[in-house]
Amino acid sequence: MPIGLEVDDMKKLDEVVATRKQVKQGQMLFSNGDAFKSLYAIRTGFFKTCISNEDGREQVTGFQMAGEIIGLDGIVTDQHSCNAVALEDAEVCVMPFANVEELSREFPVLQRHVHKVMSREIVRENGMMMMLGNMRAEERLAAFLLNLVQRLHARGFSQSEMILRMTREEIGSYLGLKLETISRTFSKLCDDGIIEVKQRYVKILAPDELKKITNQKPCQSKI
Amino acid sequence: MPIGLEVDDMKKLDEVVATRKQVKQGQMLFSNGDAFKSLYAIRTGFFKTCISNEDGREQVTGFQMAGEIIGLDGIVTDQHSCNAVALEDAEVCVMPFANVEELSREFPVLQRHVHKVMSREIVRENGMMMMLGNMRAEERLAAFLLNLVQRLHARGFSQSEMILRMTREEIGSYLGLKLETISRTFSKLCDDGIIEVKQRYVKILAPDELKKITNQKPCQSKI
DNA sequence: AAAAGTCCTTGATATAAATCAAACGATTAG
DNA sequence: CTAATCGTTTGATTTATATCAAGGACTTTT
Repeated sequence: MPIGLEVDDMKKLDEVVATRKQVKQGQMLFSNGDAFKSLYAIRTGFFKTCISNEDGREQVTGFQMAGEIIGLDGIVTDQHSCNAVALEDAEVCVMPFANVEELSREFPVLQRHVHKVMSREIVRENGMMMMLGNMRAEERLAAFLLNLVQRLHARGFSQSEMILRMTREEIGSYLGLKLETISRTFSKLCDDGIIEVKQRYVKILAPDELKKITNQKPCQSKI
Repeated sequence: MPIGLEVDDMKKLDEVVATRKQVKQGQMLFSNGDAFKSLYAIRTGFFKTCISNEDGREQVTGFQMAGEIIGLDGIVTDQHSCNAVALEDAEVCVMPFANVEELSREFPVLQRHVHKVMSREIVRENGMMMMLGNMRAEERLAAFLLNLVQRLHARGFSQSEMILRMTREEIGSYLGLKLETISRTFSKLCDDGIIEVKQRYVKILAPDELKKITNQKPCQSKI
């Protein structure tokens, strides 16, 4: 994963991710209360993480795809505090945390990598607080779609089209909105000619308009 | 900080936190864009961290008090992505992150501690997402007050009384509400005899009632 | 002590999103 | 093939919170 290592070092690192695990769609990789043993690197598939409180309300805290790490929530108490559910058939690398820590002591580059992964998650959640605390429905959905398509594009997929892996309800939970609001907002963006939607298929027709909605500056193409 | 170390080891650890820094009320310890060099352990005083987006909207992402660590946001990009503002005169231990990483490699107990601090922040922010995404104003304020007084109590202060260090506007920003809503909700909790409020002074009269508010469904009965 | 500036409270009104409700399309089960 | 289920869309209505507005309570400055 991290670069800057010798071949021999790589072998050692490989050991930490030797075991793999299949997770069928709908199955939980781990759930609230489970003992924390390992971090998981997603190889293929798509996950959601969510927490629920005493009275049963659910909050989706993230959607994760290939290359991303889940399970960091378990470190602090040695128990997981959220559920990780596969939204499509998935395969993960199981990385026993004891091994991760041991090798981190040996390889500064791995240590740094682990720290960055955790810091990135903290910064992402800071952004989610801004989203949930300050943005209107349309802004939230626009930012969500742009983020999703950008991550997919970084993995070699289209930068304008995607198949959503989650329901309107799950999007709503993530964005602090109800499913009807998500549906209406999709329809509005469609009517405005900014996106095309057919069920789970979404095509971004006017990325700059979407960015404008999120108050991001459009990609600086100097023309 | 972490326990389980020999005396000699403690000396080494002391070196990492040798430098201290005073921050006057209203001053920034670090701000968005600053190069990330160090983590900061708060010795005395009270901070808020906040982010702002392109169009100037601000989101308070946390309030931190003695014993807590700030600056974790900077690790991922080597630049801070939020501002840390002292809400009262404060003193922090400056912990150069290079030293933290070096000593973490030497002392597994410190390594584990650092990981737990970061994981705790991730879990806290998960909880904030639940708060911002699912809870009503009264629930948010109740949870906020209970969290604050609990942390103060853990530091030897009263478990029922406190002096708020932040304005209604800052509480509102943190909770995704406007200052008027915070004010009204304080008044409502007062009228209900659950708390006593006089400006920044807050006394919790009925902690159980407050707890009840934090986990009651929006529409309880359908009759 | 008066003036000015913050911060806070409260009332009236507006509004974005939630809720309630119905129907429709796609998929799965019988 | 038909029924059932799940996810989605859309309309009508309600509601929680935002917004606008004014005045009050402290605090700091002059």
